[in-house]
Amino acid sequence: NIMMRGYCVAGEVEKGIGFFEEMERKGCLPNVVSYNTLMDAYFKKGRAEEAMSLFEGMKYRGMEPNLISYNVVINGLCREGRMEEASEMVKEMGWRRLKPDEVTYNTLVNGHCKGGNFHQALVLHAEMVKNGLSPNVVTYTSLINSMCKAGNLHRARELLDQMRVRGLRPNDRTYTTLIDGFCQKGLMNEAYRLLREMMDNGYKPSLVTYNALINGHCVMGRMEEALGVVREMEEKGLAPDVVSYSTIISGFCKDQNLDEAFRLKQEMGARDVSLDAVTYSTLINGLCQQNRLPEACNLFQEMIRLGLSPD
RNA sequence: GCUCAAUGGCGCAG
Repeated sequence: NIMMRGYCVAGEVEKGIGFFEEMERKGCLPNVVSYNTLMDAYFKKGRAEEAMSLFEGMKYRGMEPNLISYNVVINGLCREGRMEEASEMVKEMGWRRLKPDEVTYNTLVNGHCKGGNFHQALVLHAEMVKNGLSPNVVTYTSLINSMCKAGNLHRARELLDQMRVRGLRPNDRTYTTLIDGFCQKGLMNEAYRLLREMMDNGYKPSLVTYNALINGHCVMGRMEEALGVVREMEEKGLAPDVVSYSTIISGFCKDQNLDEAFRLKQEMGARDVSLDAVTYSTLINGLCQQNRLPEACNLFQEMIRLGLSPD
């Protein structure tokens, strides 16, 4: 199970399956944890149907799914936007006398948030309380993120206050969520105020936090500041990743400054940061916006040569 | 040993 998990989190699900099959062959039969691990990996790779048939398979073979099995399946269905089926699974849990826990509810709350149904997310939040479970920092971070994505920063702050009133402390992800919300709107002063609060509370800004700040400056067209954040993170020993670079490249493309955009592409190569399909799309789009179609085609071919599939 | 929340492009939807 440990080997399976190792390969699955590395994205090599096929190798994970190899261990699963080896267990069957050698008479060390996979248990519920093996099934849960593989199902989760399938869902996270977007291979929902294979995950579901594993789930059916385990039931057929008389292996009882546990609470975590259902949480995995519910999360998988939520990621696919299949909220109806996710609710059906909660009913199915009941037949097996399994009670949804905080993770189950957090998963459903987040699913409804991502699906844009904030109202239903609040309904689930209330139901969770009614069932004697306490919404935690994960629950609130989902709700806050939903409001940030909708641009309703006022409501996001209210939720932050509400969680504090209930004795919950925002963590680094909660702060990063809010910082991103303000950055998306270009409200950099607020974003930096939250960053300071985050640090005062003992949390170090993560790579994701820095990327959110970089994006905020790019949204405002303040490319010097965006590059300044990169320098700052490097001083702290954090290396910019493909997201940091793509964000800045996108900013330069919007600024019609393709020279700088391509300079950064080169820098990525020099620093051993691989471009992904999003980075290429950003650059291709930048070229197309300027009617530089032959160069766009060349980049398109370059990405295919590198084994990246266009989406 | 297994499950939940945060960051980048385009399109679609709003």
